[in-house]
Amino acid sequence: MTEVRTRFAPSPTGYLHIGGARTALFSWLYARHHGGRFVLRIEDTDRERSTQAAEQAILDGMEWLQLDYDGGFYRQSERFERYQEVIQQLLEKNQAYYCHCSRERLDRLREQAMQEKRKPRYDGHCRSLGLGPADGAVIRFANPQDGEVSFTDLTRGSVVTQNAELDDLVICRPDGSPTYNFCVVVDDLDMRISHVIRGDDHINNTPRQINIYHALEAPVPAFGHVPMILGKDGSPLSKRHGAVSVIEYRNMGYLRESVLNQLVRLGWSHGDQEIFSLGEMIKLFDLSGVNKKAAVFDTDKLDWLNQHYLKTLPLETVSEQAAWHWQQAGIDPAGTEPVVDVQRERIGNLQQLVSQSRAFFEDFDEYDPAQAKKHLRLVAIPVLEALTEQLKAIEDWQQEALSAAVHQVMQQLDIGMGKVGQPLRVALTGHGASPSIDKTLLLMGRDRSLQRIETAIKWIAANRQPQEQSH
RNA sequence: GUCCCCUUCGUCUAGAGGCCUAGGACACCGCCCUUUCACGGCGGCAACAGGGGUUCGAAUCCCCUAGGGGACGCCA
Repeated sequence: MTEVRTRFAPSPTGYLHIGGARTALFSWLYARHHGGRFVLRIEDTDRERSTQAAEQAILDGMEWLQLDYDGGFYRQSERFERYQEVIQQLLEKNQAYYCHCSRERLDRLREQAMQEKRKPRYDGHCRSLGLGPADGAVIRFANPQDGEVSFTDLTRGSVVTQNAELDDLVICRPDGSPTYNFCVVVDDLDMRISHVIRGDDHINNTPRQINIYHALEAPVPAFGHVPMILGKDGSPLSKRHGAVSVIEYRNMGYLRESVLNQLVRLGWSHGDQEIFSLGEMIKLFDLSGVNKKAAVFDTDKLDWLNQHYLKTLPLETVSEQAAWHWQQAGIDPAGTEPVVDVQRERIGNLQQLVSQSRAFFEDFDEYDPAQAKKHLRLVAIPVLEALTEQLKAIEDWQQEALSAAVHQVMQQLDIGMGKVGQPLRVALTGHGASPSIDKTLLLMGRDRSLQRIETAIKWIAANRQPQEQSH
């Protein structure tokens, strides 16, 4: 039994998008499940469209998801010599040939085929002409002209293609650069890939590639084509669906565990189980459980997963991922852990964590208008004054004492929690949502709490007219 | 246009001939809980694309139709 080796082979023409990430995840899981290796290969033979920035973005995405690859990564652009070598071999064996056909002729051919309701194919004009190199000449692979190619796809089962459906594809451009379908074969061969796991948009390329393997007299790897991921409206995922880059999900405040869990459940399942730790995924993942149908990426479920993981992951795991968000907001992550611990129960993502917790770390300029209108009224002044008195008396700033102080004020003024807690909350945080009031006081600290209450009293006095009090 | 593929609640899916009056999850709608916002608990709504077969019996097997997707590049 040979070692399991899978790979992820993105082209650096954009970011690591959701669909690519899911394919990478499946490929990675398959390797890890079998104790094999996972190879990353950057497919940048098209130098016009490949960029350094895109390559970095893909690497960043992989890193964020923690999909680690074994032994660095390959770039096709660094392997051109090797491709040339193999092309020469094919040329010598007459399994490839120079083609001098002009673009114009090719266009005409295609047009004509469409008109005659045939599938456009190259007609093999130069195949037996024995032409040599020339300006503008390409090299084509001499595909078998009859018979059929078949393979057993790990997710779809048997796939059979008539060679008559295929044509002689270009494997080398006039400038000497090799093309995709050819490079993939050479690479997968050289890198000893045992299982090619990729998006099913490649399923039609597979028979062509198998023919190249045959021409090279090389063993054919196993193939597993995984379905695509669609946007909300059922069309292929694109920019207009909002976030398509995996890193954008980090930016929006999702935990990597949530994104990974969401991705693994798209096209794969294990009975009714919804929550999978990375360890469980590795243990349970299997290509035979992969669906054939494209799946819609549903953000609602991702939100739910994120909430779940915020609450259940070890505090330091959440904190560690929150650090980036604190930094973005200009807040030093050091010392935020107690706040994270309390807030993670009630927020949906790390963006909310920061936006709802800023008041614990820095002053705010204004109150949320709706909350202020409702709770920072003249009637609140005596409440806030009573609270000041009670809170000042507290020596040990602990939750129990703080809770007692709030209740004391309620009794003293004979009013309910709503009339005490909410004005206090708005005074402390500037808005209406925060942990229970005693915890909010605790996290806020004595000095900051007393100072905020004082500020609120002054604000009410300055901004509220006496008549508003009558109702 | 040609070839290939896909089709279970709004969404992700379970289902591999009887266990299915089709199960779970998210979303949605009620009620309960509640010191704000959330969480949580309980309950509800909701699907086998359509039509033919095969079979004692079909969501599951076969055929046709419809819809969707992919490929058909000197892109990957």
